Amino acid sequence: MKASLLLQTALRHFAQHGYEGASLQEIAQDVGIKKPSIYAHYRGKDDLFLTAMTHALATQKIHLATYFISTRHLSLEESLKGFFDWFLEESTQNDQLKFILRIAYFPPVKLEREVTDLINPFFDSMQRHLTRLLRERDRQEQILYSDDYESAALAYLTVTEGTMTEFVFNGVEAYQRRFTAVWPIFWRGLVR
Amino acid sequence: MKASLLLQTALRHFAQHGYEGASLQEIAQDVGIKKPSIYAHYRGKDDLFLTAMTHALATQKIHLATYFISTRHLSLEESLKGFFDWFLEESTQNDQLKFILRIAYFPPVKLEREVTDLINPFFDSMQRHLTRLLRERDRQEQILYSDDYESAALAYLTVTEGTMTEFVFNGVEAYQRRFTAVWPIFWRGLVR
DNA sequence: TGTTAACTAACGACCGTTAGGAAGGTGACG
DNA sequence: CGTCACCTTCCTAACGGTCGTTAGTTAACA
Repeated sequence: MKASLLLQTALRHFAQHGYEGASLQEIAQDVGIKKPSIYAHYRGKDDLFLTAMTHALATQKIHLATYFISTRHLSLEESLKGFFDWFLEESTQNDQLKFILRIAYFPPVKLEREVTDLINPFFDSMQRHLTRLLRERDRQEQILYSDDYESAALAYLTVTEGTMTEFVFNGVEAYQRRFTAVWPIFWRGLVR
Repeated sequence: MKASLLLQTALRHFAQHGYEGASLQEIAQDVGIKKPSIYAHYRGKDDLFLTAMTHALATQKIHLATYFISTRHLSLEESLKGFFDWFLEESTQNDQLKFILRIAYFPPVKLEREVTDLINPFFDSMQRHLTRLLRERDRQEQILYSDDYESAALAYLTVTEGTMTEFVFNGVEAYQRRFTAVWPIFWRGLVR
């Protein structure tokens, strides 16, 4: 039980201060134990970090997949656009996303290989899922301008990344400003 | 002379390891001096960091402005699209951009205020310049679908950010894949 | 002569980590 | 049922190492 609280606290610290900036001292203090007690649960800082990462990736993967499954009955536009609103409501898991974004862009140098080996499959899988979703939906709706679904998926990912990042780091208002600016243009470029 | 080499080396280290992860020891060694010699040029780590940041922002601001001035004679599409190619060629200054992106998203906690006070005006100014450029060009060309130039600028920024980030962190191929995917869709959504 | 930029030596603080032990719970066995 | 061994989880104390920083000195140069 303490182990998962420890993991969740560590993730928050890693997200906020980065690998090098996070201190086991402060993490332990936040959990309410002493620093050496961490070693009863994890082999060390690296182990704590990589475990937090594995856990965050697995959780987020399920979390994202769940949304697109739950909106099977909606139109493609409603599903794609609704993802932004849904994401906003689910912002409890901000720490995990911030953590993932941070280590994806700026992995700790000494764990670079381990990080990219875990991160790349995550993003690849997201892109594949999205491509498949676009293809299947377009077969029914015949709504998209081009049948290059892979490019459409990549473009959608670029837009979501850009706006989500804005949300995670600059707050709701900046996010909504950016989303209402970019979505109409993007969608207009996407459909017939 | 050593002072500017020091600055440039420090920037590279900050970009790669972050504020907390960068070590004065290693920076000095990279320059070819001993650690305490840094204090002959800067008051300390904070001063080194903030000076590097101020310098990088000023340089990049001029650098970006120069492009859009130099393409006054081109069409709006050529100017906006050409920016991506131009940026790719100018990739010498990658360190500066990587540094700026890193500290914009993940500022060192203890210098958070100083960083945002310098970063926000930078991005605001970019957006204002872009909005003005779009308005002036559209007055001549009458090409854009909407006259909401601020939204268009914000959308363009989202797309550039998304693809540039991809370039800085995942290399040229990932960048070009993403750009060729997103640009046609974006431009189609933008024009009449 | 004063200034600049380098050096060596050393400071206290914090880092991640290890050793060793105390408290509490769990399960096996007589 | 009692008890003994074991494991888990926490603790205190301390380790070697690195961190940013300061003091004090020296050589070069204006």
